[in-house]
Amino acid sequence: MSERISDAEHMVMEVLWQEAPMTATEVAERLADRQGWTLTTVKTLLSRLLAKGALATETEGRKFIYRPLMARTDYVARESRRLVDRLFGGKLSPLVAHLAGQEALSAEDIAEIEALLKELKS
Amino acid sequence: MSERISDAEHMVMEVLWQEAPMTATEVAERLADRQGWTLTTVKTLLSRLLAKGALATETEGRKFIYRPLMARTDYVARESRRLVDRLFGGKLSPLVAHLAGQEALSAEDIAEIEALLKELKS
DNA sequence: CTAAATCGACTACATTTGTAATCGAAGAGT
DNA sequence: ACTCTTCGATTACAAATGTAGTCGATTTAG
Repeated sequence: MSERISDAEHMVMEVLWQEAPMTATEVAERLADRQGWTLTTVKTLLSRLLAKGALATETEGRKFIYRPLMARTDYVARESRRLVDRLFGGKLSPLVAHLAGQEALSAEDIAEIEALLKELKS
Repeated sequence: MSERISDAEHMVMEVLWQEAPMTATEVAERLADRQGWTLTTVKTLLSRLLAKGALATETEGRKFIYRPLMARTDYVARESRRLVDRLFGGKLSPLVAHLAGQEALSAEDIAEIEALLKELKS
């Protein structure tokens, strides 16, 4: 179920989260420029993701078409939680404080987040 | 300079960020319960961190005492940025939105973050 | 002074990851 | 029917990682 997904595998998932289902060749095309990977490399990653249960396939004629089984939301949730747990003792506010201290937050970011929070409270 | 620090190595860094300098044995003691690692394992991790330039040593008598060279703040900044870049297109507000959607934000969190942001604007 | 404990250095080894080549079966073109 | 292309499957292989053992020098306890 929840095998760890590596960075390279994640790139493949992103493609399929954006559009699915897709054949291996199509995924590879989407990644060729961004990552400079060959078709075989992408196929390896797809197989590993399949083995990890993050993808499912259907057979369309002679080919496989791949679709995500793991939702992006779940992946994002897991990774975010992992980071927040590892680095901020599980609390989110230190993360925000940290990014603020690093000047990683623009005035616009601040406004957006405030709007979000306001909505949450209602 | 900025070699990647693995999860296990990170645990070692945390110990030294909390208190430094320290001998290998002392670090191992701090980790023995939490991680169940043997002394040799911890020594290996210390060596790798040394090779990566994340630690420095001084010789005290016959022993080494280790101290962090990389600041925790820098590590945290790098890891946070990495996550936000990988998963949220570099923007923080989607992270907050995400955690909100996951109900990962308590009322307390929200209040804290709002207070933080208010301060930032002044 | 000799035996035991301790240290850092070196070596070990399975697993995961990044990155691919090759192979055999099937399909497509001619 | 025969060759070229295309698939998925299998194999490759170095680097990083997790997890430790062994060795030679030294220090310390007795």
